[in-house]
Amino acid sequence: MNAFQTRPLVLQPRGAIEPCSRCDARSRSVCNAIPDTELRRLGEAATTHTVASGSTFVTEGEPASAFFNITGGSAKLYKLLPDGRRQITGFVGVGHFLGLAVSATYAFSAEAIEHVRYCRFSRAKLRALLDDFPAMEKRLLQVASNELVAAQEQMLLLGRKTARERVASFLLAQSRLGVICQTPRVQFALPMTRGDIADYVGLTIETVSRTLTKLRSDGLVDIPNATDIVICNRPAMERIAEGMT
Amino acid sequence: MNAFQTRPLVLQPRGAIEPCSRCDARSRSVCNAIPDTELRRLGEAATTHTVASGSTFVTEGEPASAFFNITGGSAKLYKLLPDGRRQITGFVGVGHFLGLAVSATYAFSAEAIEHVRYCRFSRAKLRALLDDFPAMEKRLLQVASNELVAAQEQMLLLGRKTARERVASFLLAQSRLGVICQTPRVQFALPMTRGDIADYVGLTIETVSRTLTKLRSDGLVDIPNATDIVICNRPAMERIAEGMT
DNA sequence: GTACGGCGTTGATTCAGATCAAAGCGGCGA
DNA sequence: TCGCCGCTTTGATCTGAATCAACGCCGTAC
Repeated sequence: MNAFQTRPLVLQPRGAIEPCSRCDARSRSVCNAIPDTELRRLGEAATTHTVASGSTFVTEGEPASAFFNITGGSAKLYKLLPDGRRQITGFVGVGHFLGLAVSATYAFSAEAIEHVRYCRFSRAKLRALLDDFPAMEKRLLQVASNELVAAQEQMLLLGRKTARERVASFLLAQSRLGVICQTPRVQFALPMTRGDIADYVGLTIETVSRTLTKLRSDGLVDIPNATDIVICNRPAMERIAEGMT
Repeated sequence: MNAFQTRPLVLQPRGAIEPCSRCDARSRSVCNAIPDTELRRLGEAATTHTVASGSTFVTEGEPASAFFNITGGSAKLYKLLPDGRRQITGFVGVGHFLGLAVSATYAFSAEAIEHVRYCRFSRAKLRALLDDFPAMEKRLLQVASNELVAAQEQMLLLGRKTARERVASFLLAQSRLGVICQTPRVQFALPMTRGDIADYVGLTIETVSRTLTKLRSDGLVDIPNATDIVICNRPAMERIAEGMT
């Protein structure tokens, strides 16, 4: 399940040669709470890293020594039971902030799906940054609040929805990813495998596959290939996702 | 399912006659971020209310105009599907802070289990308070982070645990409630009904009941009456909760 | 005191989704 | 080009929890 774990490649402190001013993830992340004139401070607090697809860069239970800001690629966050059962608690993309644990250890693991770039902030440096820029703390609180709302929605899905409702909800959520205040996408690619989807929505690979096939044969979606999804009948999909069937 | 909804009884602005200095919930809530000398500010920002058992005091989808701090009793937070399926996302007690929604509407409903007292902060007043006391914002971020960790744990339960594991996990979590940095309780009362437990752990009433009966006949817990629980074999319960069976 | 209604328990049966099994389908390295 | 391996799909069967059903236990209202 977990592939090998590679030591992430450390590039360099961001402050050195490539300041945050050129970061294309900044506008989408909590870093946009730091004014342009102070970007040097921000850059000096972080180091940039890259991890290959399949590599784990945060491990549940290990000392929570740092925070991470995804600047490229996508990753899955998950928890494991001792016998290997896995629950993916979220997929994260560019601009996502990870590792806000109050406890001494991480509560989840993170594994790169697509080649990931991220900025790493040590606890101490992030604390200093937050003390100097309360606006960033405000943004973090907003982000955490939004994640809490998403987590509650996911609990509803995991606790009370049928397989069909779960898959429909998942596809609709994916179609809305990344598009802010804009119409959701009709067609999009799923970066994760069927196994990842299954572990996210609390089903098995086979049930996810069968359910997708059924949604397609019902004319609600099209699946031109294993990774691409086309939402053919969004209103019907939305009704299914909400259990109105 | 939802009993009648009563308009909560408004008592008075806290600043008026009963300042926060006498609040026994303060030490357990985010309010402890406000220094004693500034308690008047805190009191003036809030109004106190009470709601009877069974009454709903926050409704999913309604404008999120305020935040709530529970000062007495306990409540359940839940989301509904249109056909009435319900997922309880959490039980909250004294000191718990509710309503941190960034969006314009509440993402959940809240209903009193036991007679509830709470302080209500309007968005504007809370914002002013947070601007003046960044320490409170820090505390809120801590609280939100902890809830996020708890939510991820609950996703693991809902997505991947068996009925037996879910009920064992739930009982252990209840046994640890309210005791901070201390040994968990061996015996305790469950304030919620079997139906509430079922909607929290994603099972039916019957399965919760049967599972409790089985745990008792296995000598792991005792259930002297419908509301009381005694943990007889905690190590075994912990193994079950983690799926080590 | 008794009738009623909500809550909890237990039993019988059903069913949605898991498990077991096998075969297609690419992509990639030799 | 071929062969292998991981991912996906599809089919057959099984099973854990849901559903359907009935009854016991209280607390409360009359």
